Amino acid sequence: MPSTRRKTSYDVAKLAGVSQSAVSRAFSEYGSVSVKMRDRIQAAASELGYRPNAIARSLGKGQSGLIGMIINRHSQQSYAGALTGITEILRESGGGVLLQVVDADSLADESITALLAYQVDAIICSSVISNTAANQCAIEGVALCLVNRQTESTVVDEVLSDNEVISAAIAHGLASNGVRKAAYIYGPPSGFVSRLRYQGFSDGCVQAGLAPPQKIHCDFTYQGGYDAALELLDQDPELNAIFAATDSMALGVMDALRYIKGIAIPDDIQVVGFDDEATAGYHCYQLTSVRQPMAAMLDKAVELARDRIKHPKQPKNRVVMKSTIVQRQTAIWE
Amino acid sequence: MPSTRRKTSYDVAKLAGVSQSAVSRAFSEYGSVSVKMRDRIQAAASELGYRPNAIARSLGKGQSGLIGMIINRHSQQSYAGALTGITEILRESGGGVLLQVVDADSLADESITALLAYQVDAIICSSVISNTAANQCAIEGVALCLVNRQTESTVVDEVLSDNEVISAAIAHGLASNGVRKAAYIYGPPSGFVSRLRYQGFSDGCVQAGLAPPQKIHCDFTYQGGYDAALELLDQDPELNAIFAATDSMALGVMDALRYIKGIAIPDDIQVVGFDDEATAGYHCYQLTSVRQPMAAMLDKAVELARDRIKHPKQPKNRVVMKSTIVQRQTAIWE
DNA sequence: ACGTAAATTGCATGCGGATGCAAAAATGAC
DNA sequence: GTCATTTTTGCATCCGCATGCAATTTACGT
Repeated sequence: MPSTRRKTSYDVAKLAGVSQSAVSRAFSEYGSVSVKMRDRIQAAASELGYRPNAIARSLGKGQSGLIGMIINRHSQQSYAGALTGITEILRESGGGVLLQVVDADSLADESITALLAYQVDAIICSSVISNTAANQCAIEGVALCLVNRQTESTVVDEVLSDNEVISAAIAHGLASNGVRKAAYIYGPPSGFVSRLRYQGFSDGCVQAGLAPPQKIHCDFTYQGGYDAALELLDQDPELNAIFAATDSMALGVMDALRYIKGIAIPDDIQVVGFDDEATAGYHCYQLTSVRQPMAAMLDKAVELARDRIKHPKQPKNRVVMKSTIVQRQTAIWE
Repeated sequence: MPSTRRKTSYDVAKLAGVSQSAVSRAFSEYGSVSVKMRDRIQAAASELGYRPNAIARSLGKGQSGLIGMIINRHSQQSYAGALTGITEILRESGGGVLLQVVDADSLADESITALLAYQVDAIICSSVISNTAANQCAIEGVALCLVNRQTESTVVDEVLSDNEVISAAIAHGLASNGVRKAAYIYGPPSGFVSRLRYQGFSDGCVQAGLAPPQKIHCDFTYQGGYDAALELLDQDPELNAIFAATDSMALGVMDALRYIKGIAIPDDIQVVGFDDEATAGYHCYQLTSVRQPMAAMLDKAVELARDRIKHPKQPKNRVVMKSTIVQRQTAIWE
C-alpha cells in the first residue's frame, strides 16, 4: 500500500553485492552468468519482489515485445477463442498484445499509428488499412500481417481462408441439391471478405449451370439478414437458396423465411451461412455453415510476423488455409 | 522499405535548428513553447515523419499510458462492443489497451504479472485474482479495478451490476406469474457472478413465498444448459421456471424443454437468461433476459482507475450499476 | 527608455536495463 | 606450475524522451 518506488535492477544488485549488469544478465535469456551468481541474484530479486521493467528493456533493445492487433468490432466474436491462445503465447515469451478494436470496415490507419507509437514489433490486422499505413509499417520496420484482408503492398504478409473456393463449393453443393436460383447476401459493400465470398459463389453458380446469383447488401446483423431475405423474396419468389456472408445474417434469413413467409427450410429454400458461430448449431437453426480455422490462422499470422521480424526483406507471404463446410439441416448434400 | 533508423526528437531538432527539449515540449501537452517554434518543429517533424516514441516517453515519466485488461474467454462476447469505446478513448489520450484473455475463471495472477512488467498504469480485470496479486498491484502503485468481481482488498475498486437485486426481481416476477417451483443453473462453482445471481434469486424466491430454488452446475455453454435442464426435469417434473446465469445456457434449456421434453414455454415452464446477448432476441427464442450496462460499466472502470492513479490512497470505491430486465416471450409479467 | 516580472529556450541529467569492451577469474593444456 | 583460452564480471555508455534549473528573450509598467 505504501506505494514505494519500484525495485530496480540496481536495488537487486546492491542487495546481492554484484553489479547491475549481472542482474540484467541473470534475467536475460542468453546472459552469461555463473550458476552461483544467478542463484544469488534470484534470491535477492525475489526477496525484493523485483521484476524486470519491460518498458526499460524495450527502450534499450529497440524491441518492445508487443504485438499490435486490430480487429473489427463485429467480428470480434470469431477471434475470441483465438485471442486466448495468442495472449498466452506472448505472455510466455514475455510480450503482450496491444489491442485496437475498430468499427466496421472503416480505415484503421489511426489504430496503426497508435500502435506504431508504442513500437510494437508487429501488427496483426483484420481490418482495412490504406497503402500509406502499410508503407509506414514497412518503413519503420514493423512486420505487418493481414488476416482475411489483402493489399497490393509487397511487404505485407497475408493469412486468408479459402473464401472463394469454399464459396464455390457451396454453390456446387447447392446445385447438386437441385437448386436453380440462388441469392447472396453481402455485408457492407466495403467488406473485403463478403466480396471474395460472392466472387466464389457466383463463379461456382455459373460453373454449375445456374444463373449468376442475385445479391443484396445489408449490415452484418440478424435483422439485416431478416430484412434482406424479405426483400429478396419479393423480387424473386422462385428462389431456391440463400447464401449469407455471415451466420448472424443467415439466421435472420431463416427466421424471416420460416416465420414471415412460411417457407420450409431446406425443402423450399436452402440456407447456408459463414463462420460457424455457436448459434448455428443450436437446435432451432441447425444451419449449414463454413468453419474457418481461426485459431490456426491467427497462430500462423503470429508466426509470419515473427519470421518477418527476423528476415524483414523476405518476399511477401500469402498463406491460404482451408475451411470446412459444416453440414447441418439447412442444406445437405453428398 | 529501406527500414531506416526511426526518427528521433534529435533528428527533428537538428532539422528545425532547435534543441531536443524544444521538440519534446512541442509534443507534450503542457510544454511551454512559442507558437512560431511549435510550427517550425511541426513542419520539421512531419517532413521527417516523426512520431514520439511512447516507450521512451513512458520510461522517463514512469507512466506508460497503458491500461491492462483481463477478460474471460467465454465472456469476451459481452465485452466486445465496450472494448471499441475503450480502445478509442485510450487512443485519443495517447494510450493503449494491453489485453490478456484468460480461460474460464482460473486465477489470472500470471496475467497480472505480465501486465505489471509493462508498467501499465491501471488494470481492469473481470476475472478472479488472488489477494497476493491484488496487493502486488497496490504495492506497485497500479490502480486495479474489478468488473463484476469482488475482493476483500481495501485498495481495489469495483464496478458491478446489481446482480443480486435484479435476480431477486426476477424471482418476484416469476412468482407473480404463478410460478411455484423454480430452479437455477450456475456456471462453474468458482464463478463469482453465478453465485451472486443465485443468492439474489434464492432470496427473492423465499421472499416471494416460493421454495428455495434447486440449483445445478454446468459450464457456460448451450450444451451445458441443455443437459442441465434435462437433469433438472428428471429430478423434479413439477418445475415451473428455470433461471440460467447466462443466455447461452438459457437457450440450451429452452431447446431441451421444447424439443426433447415437449414442454411449452412459457406456459409450462418459464425461462429467464442473463446478458441479453443478440441471440436472445432472435425469433426462435425471444428469451427474457437481463441487460447489464456493459459499456457504461467499463467506462466507469476506466474512470475509477484514472481517479485512483491521481489519488492512490482514496478509499475503496464500489459502484453498482443498474441492469434492466428485457421482457420477451419466455417470461412476462407486470 | 529602464527595470522587473513572465515567458521561452537550452543544457544536463535521469528513467531502468542492455551490451560492447576490458579486466578479472576460472579452466585447460603441457 | 606456467601460460594460453575461455568464461565471468564490472564499467561505461546508449536507448529516446521528460524535466529541473539556469540563461536568454520578451512583455510590460511607468
